[in-house]
Amino acid sequence: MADRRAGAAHSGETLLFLTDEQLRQGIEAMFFAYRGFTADPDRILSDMAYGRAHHRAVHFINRAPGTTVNNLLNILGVTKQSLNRVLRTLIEDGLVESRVGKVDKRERHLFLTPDGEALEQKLSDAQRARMRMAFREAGPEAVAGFRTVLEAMMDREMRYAYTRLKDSGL
Amino acid sequence: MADRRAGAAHSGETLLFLTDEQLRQGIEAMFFAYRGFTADPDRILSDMAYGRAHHRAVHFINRAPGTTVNNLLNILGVTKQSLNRVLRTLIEDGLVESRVGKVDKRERHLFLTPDGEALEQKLSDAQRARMRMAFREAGPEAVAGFRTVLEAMMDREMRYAYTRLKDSGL
DNA sequence: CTTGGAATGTCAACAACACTGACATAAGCT
DNA sequence: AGCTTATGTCAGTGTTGTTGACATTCCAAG
Repeated sequence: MADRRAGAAHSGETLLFLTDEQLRQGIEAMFFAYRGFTADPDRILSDMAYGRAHHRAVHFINRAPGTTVNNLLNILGVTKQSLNRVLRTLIEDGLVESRVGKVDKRERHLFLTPDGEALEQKLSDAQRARMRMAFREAGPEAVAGFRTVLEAMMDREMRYAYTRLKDSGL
Repeated sequence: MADRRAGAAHSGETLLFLTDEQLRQGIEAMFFAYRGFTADPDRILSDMAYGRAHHRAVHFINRAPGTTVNNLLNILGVTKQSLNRVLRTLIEDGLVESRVGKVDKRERHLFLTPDGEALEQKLSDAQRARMRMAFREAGPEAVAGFRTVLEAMMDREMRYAYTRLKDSGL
């Protein structure tokens, strides 16, 4: 049973047997790694009144300044009530600015204030430091594979959002 | 700024520049991929009165039958109160059996009942199906890289738990 | 044998983050 | 004018996590 072949794939000269065991290792690796991935920002945020949701909002506003609430909603994949709670506190605390749209006045365009940028930097630095260590330790070929597999694991809409962000950022 | 070199690594003929931009792409890939990773089991669980925490408990009990509560606590990285709430409902619902230890009667050894195994199968099948698709699509070399990077991203204790599970399962 | 500590379980309170449903407002579109 | 879209808000609920306090059981060391 431990050696049941659940699938196989060809690639050049190598044969990969996708046994349940190998898939399970991938699943567990994903679980443990994600904990590490969020650990550093979580530590920083726990000192403030903020959580992971604030981090995500700040990250993507920094990534795409002037983004609308609706756009952010699609990227984050949460309800507007959930996002709004987070945005409200960030705006109240002067980390995010919400400007009424010029062409469409219903829309709110979101920007980080200097304070918001400072927080984003602090959080990103911590998360990037770990990512950098992992990338260095693993090497460039592993990094390429890492990204290939992650992309293949995304839902279609997520992959679209991801590549759109990726290409805009270049 | 977009091309600031935050680090570089050699590997054969390839040069990888760890720019902030590349690291950010890795971060976003991780974020979006994890959503896909948990999406299928979450859908199944939302119909029941269970959540992701139940999935994790059931997964690791299945992975290491007879594990103690304390051991599970270390793997999952939550408080005993949090785990206990989850375990209690699973035991009440007849999915998990808790047996008093023979050598140390303070310890409780956890096992899945047939019903518990059925749920585990259902959840694992969904999650493995996605992992299998991603692995197939990405190819064996990418899979190796994927795992290498994930391992490098774990905290030390998590890496230990991961390799222990990995080696025991072979 | 007594005492200390470890493993476990339980109760209560609370916070973060998600959800649904309902409703309000303003603005754009036909 | 009427429908739709974008946003915000209120109220309620659920899952998952936290702390703190306390009880029980049992091993092990003095």
